[in-house]
Amino acid sequence: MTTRFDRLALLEAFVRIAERRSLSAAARDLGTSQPSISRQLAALEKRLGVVLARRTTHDLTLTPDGRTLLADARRLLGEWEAIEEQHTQDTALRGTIRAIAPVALGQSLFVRAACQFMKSHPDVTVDWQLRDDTIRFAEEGCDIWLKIGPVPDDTLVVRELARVERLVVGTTECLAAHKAVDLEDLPWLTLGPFEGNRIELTGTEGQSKSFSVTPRMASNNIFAIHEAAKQGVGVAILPRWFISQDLQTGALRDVAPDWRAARLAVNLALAAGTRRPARVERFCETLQSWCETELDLPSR
Amino acid sequence: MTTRFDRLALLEAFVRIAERRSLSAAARDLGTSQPSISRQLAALEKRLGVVLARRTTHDLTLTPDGRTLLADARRLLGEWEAIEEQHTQDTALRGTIRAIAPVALGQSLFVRAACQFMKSHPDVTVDWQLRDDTIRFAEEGCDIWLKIGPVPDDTLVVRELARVERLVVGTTECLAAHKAVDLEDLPWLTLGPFEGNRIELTGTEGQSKSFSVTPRMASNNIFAIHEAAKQGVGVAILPRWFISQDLQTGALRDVAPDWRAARLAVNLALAAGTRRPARVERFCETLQSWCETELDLPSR
DNA sequence: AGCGGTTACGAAAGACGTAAGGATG
DNA sequence: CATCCTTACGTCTTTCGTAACCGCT
Repeated sequence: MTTRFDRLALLEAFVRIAERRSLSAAARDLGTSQPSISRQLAALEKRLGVVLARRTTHDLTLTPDGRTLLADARRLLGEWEAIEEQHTQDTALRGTIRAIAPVALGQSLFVRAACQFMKSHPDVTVDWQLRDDTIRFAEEGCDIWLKIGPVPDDTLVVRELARVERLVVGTTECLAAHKAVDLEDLPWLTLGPFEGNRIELTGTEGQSKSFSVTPRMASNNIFAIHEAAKQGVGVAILPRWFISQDLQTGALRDVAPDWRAARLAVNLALAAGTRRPARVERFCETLQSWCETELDLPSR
Repeated sequence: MTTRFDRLALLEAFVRIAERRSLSAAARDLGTSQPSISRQLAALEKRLGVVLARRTTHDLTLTPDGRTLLADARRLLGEWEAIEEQHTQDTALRGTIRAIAPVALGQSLFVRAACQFMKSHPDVTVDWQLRDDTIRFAEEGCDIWLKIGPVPDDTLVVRELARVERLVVGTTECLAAHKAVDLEDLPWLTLGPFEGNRIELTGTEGQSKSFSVTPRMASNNIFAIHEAAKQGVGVAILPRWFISQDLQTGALRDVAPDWRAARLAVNLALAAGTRRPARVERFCETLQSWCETELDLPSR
């Protein structure tokens, strides 16, 4: 039997191959020759008795076996790394953190938390992908997934970072122009993913009200809605962190101080594993404490 | 740099060394030479930059670093094994399951479940240790810990297997000899770990009663108490599974049909990990389903 | 024709076992 | 002094890179 390969090295090679969808690219990444990578993949396949990747000359795709192994391999390698880190004196964090965050939160708010983290840890690289779709975590190869609302994947560990307050805002001019008694008679600007065309509000005493509107503008982009609100074309439900500046300057005002939209949970999802690399754990902690101070949440 | 060792092999060697407290013994176990093991341990220590074991000529003890690594190493190796198993066609289980169970349950009842499992899986070896003390799971190197009552270790995953019914039993003669109106006036035989000298009972309608007794016999051994009860020297609280035979033959009778002692939970504890070797998972399943059928629990 | 993966081959590196050295109870 | 761990040394296995080969776009 011809296999004294380091089994973890085999997994590392495999993960790289899967990520690059290429043996030669993986070889370049890992600083070795392409035949070497080819042999390692062959050895892993032989060891498991399974074909992991189907390779043609110009394409390499994982088999179903390969896809399931990929998630396991990433987790196992992460745990090994955590073990190695724990016992090494060197406390400086290093390596890459791969995070996926919602566009709106990720480009303005959370990116600051990420930068704060990076300042403390110069050897850490952050891969900061902003996407709003529902990801298949296991296939992404990311460490952290920030998501607004529930996380539809029960293989993940979820930590709630915050529940953001959302309020109805508009310009003074807009309100003056529409001397509406009821909220529902105002022109509405709606954010697709969260409201649709139905507005649901909760009063300060817990009573609730809900009504349908025909929005003046509907969008899936919070910045567009925000801009429209500031232009005075209507009122919108926006998170407090997003418009707190505008409330202070008076550019926007709280249209219905007695009513609030449901708080939106901001969740942090991680692959379930016993132990993670320190950089990942610490990054999560940074996000959490940063949320506590910067999002200054009232108790839910 | 002189280290192209298989990192998992290094961990395997380390675990064996820790278990045998000896390099030479570990070498024998692993079918290699003792210098080889010595080198592997040295390589692991060098890699982690930590001394894992303090060795004198006639003794080898783990350092604190070594002890923490031991638990991690076992878990990681188990997960690797699970990965390897999952992708191999061969579905036959093999390897060793190390279980620790309470003496009373383990020597009579659960050992039958273990045997049933072994019959289905001829290549599995079971290390069946019966102990009643509270173990330090991480240091034992066992896969499964069966425990009566709560598991005082929050690093473990706990699954409740059963909640056993306990009733007050004695011989007809014993009852006739003591024409006591109240239970507390009977001669009591108490099982140290569970009762002390205070008897707590719950009635069929949920009412509770509790009283102190001066036991005729106190013991930490259920067989001794059982024997004493059958000899008619007193009444005792015993689990139904333990005395159901005696109830049928009439050797013992239910002294207080309207009163029951609190049910005792039988728990199964496992090291927290994402994935375990199939033999362990399947063994747990066997124990669980076996409890359901053989302990025929009424709903709690 | 060029890029990518596999196989062949020579070379080098590293791990293994045997044997010697050293320490401890 | 016997046992156990470490270090030294020679052998041998195994992997590595280069190069040739093959297949697809």
